[in-house]
Amino acid sequence: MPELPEVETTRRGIAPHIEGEIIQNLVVRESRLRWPVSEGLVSRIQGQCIKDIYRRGKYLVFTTPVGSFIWHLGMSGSMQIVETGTEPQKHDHIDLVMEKGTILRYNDPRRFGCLLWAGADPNQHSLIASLGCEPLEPGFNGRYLYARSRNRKISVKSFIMDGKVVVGVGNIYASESLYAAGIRPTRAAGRISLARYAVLAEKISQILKQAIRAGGTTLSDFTQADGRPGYFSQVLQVYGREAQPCARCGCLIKNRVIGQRASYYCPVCQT
DNA sequence: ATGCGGACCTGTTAGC
DNA sequence: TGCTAACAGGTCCGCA
Repeated sequence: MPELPEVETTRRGIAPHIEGEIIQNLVVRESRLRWPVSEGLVSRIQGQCIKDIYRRGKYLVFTTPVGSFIWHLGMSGSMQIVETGTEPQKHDHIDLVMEKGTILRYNDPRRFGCLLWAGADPNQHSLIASLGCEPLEPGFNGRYLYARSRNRKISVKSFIMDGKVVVGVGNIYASESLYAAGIRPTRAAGRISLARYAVLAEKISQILKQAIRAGGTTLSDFTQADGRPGYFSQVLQVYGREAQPCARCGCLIKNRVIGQRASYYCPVCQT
């Protein structure tokens, strides 16, 4: 479910309720996420103040004076702020209970997410340490993509979805960015010019920013922290639009599987 | 090192 | 209407 805009939307939604507050408890109703939620985590963070919540790729990093923990939403995870006494629903696996009574509630039907202790320096954590460039930070540009892609034979779509290259670009925004840049998703990453990568990098950050402004993309079940859906789904040009006309040329959008993921593109506008 | 397929889960939808 | 198969926003791991 959540790609970078959805994670960032989640962060912005929860931060005002959580930052600067003291953790009273962590209630784990289901610990079997992608990796088991460690039993020691509760005692580690109980009574600690959350100094800051920031995003690295699709990870949310919660900072406390004694160390940090990282939280990933996986494919189907979402977070909501609820008041004490709100009855947990199905798949509401974890509550982060704050002393002032606010609860950060984590729901994740498929349990592909994770909640892990990351110690004093989260950048040292193996899941974070190997991550590539942030697409909304200055180091991300056409030259970077060009340099990283030399001699790579994978498709450009798989390339920009590789978190070791650039973080946060998931299946929806990969299709959308390549459409906006006019690049065929099947094209080999190593055979794309610097000029085209400059356009692609620009489109990626532009589309991600636009999606954040819209509160992310809701396909079926993503919700912002206040329960509202994301509105970027209304703006999608190709994702999920197989056999519908391309907005630019009118010819029909195709869907081909690349790297085991559905990939949408216009056979005329993207070369 | 790179690229590929499989794996982890549940829920929803499409097709017979 | 009911059963079954395919598919879904992520990404790590093991193998060639």
